[in-house]
Amino acid sequence: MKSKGKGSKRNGRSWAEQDDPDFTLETEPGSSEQEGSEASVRLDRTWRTRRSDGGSRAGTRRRRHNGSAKERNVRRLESNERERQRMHTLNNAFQALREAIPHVKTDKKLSKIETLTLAKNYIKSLTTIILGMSSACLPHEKQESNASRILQCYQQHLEEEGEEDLSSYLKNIHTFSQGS
DNA sequence: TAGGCCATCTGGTCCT
DNA sequence: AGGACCAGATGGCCTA
Repeated sequence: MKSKGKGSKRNGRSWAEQDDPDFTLETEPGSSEQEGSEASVRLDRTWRTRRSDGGSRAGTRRRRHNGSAKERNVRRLESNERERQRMHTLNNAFQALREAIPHVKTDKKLSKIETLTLAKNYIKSLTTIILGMSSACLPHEKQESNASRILQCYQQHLEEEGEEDLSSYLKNIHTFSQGS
């Protein structure tokens, strides 16, 4: 695994590596806190940005940190690990999506935004194909409502036949396309 | 070298 | 209360 260590190199030391019991919160020199603006604050020697607006993320009240600095460090490290795992799960899902969508093979792997865009276009293409062969299920209606009609039809099938019968549903679509 | 992409850290907020 | 989720910040790697 590549050694990234992005945040861990901030100021030479990571938050978790810092064992400063004195929690500091002060405004950055030269910046003034304004309503609805973002202000840089210093947390444990680290300049960061926090919202000070009155919106849904407002409040800026800090969760009370109980325990010693050492205990906070442990919690932070555990939280970092969970976040890493969460992002790995997300990346695995992206990889599965990359493999699920057909695209021109290149040495360079698809970026996340490319993957999402291609997936969206792929779904649209499949929808168009299905529309062309599902007139029995879908009565003639306005074109733009057909996608949601397909979804309704699919959900109705799930309710009536159950998920285990999905393969036969797909088979039916396949045979239907061959017959038409 | 600038810009794109990414992994990671971090703290605030949401949710159970 | 604590974990999940989210978004900002940061810095490394790669390519044009």
